[in-house]
Amino acid sequence: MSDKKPLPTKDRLIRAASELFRKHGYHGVGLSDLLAKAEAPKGSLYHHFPNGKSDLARAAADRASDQILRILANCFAEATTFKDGANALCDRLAEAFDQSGMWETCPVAATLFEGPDNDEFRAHAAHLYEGWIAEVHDHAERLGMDHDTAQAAAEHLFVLLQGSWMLARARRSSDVLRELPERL
Amino acid sequence: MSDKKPLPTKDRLIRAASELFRKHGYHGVGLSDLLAKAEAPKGSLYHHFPNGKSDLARAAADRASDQILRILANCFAEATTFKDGANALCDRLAEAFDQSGMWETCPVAATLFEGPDNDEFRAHAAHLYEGWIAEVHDHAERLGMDHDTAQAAAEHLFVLLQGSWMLARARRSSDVLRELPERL
DNA sequence: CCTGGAATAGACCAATCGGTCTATTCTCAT
DNA sequence: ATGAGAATAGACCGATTGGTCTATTCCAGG
Repeated sequence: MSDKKPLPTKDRLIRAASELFRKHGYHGVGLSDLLAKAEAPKGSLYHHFPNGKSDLARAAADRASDQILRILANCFAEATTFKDGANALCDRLAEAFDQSGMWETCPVAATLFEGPDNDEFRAHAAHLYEGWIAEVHDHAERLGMDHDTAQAAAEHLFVLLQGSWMLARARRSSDVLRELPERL
Repeated sequence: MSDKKPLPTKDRLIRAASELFRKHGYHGVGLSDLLAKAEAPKGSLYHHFPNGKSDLARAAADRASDQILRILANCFAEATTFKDGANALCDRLAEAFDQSGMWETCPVAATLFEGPDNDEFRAHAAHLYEGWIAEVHDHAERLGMDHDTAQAAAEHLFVLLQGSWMLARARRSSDVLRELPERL
């Protein structure tokens, strides 16, 4: 494997949390699972994340959100049309879906939405989502849309992708994601 | 309250499960919460649902799915156009969203998707979703669409609603759902 | 080399988890 | 009235949960 650089413990924890929460949701993952996957002892967890599971969940969601932002940026960077960018994005996400074993959820939803019924968590989830939409919005404006149209387009794409991912998950097939561009 | 007819224990359990799972997800709800809300002792749970929590979850998801089917039927029954039906549906769901305290998820996703990583569960969730889509599909055909167009329209509406609900939840506002018709 | 804080390591804890089991009560056909 | 099965009731169980605490190891600055 790519274990050349044995990631520092903190990163290993975040990575493991990010993966496990995506698959099983916040409450579906126990500390024992987390520590086993990260190959870290409990002491390290509470050293790096004094508030334990919930702190780690926030960090994991942030990491996952950054990954998404990077994907958004990449797909739209090469695009000359909004439609082009959207198409690339759909393809890229369909790929990710297939690679994930067709069962992971939106990482933010899995870790923050279904987490402890803490208002901070909910607000943070909303904040991350708005970040995604803002990223797409900026590209939309750059590609010629006026402010309002760009906002509508960005939100629309978000909605379509979230919904399609859910149906894809139910069907265990990325077809819905792949055919999404036709519906724009 | 409306405690005129003290619902039989089994129904009380299903109702409580349906509500709690929607709010906290399968793993987020303990048997103690469930039994407290249903005002039922543990013995009754395992009498009516020999396999315990997972059996109850299936029943709860089925109940929730039936409620959705009824809503779909109602909204499209009075409609003379597919667009009319879709509009009514969006309004109706926005209402439900507001009434739920703006935080419940899709009941099937919450109870079956995030449940035990059982393949039966996943398949059943998919089956329920296809039922929703089929219902809309039939109405779409009745309202003049050909088979393929109807299928596409039904799936599209499903995707839009699931995605919009998610964004609405993040923003704690039903606006996205209410404005959805404009985007069709 | 010594030292002090960062990091690791895991034993330990109360609480809660889902589930089992026995005892009791309710209900209704005989 | 009675016997039988359905339903209720909750004590009890081992396993696991998230979290605390102490002991040890690691490593850089003196």
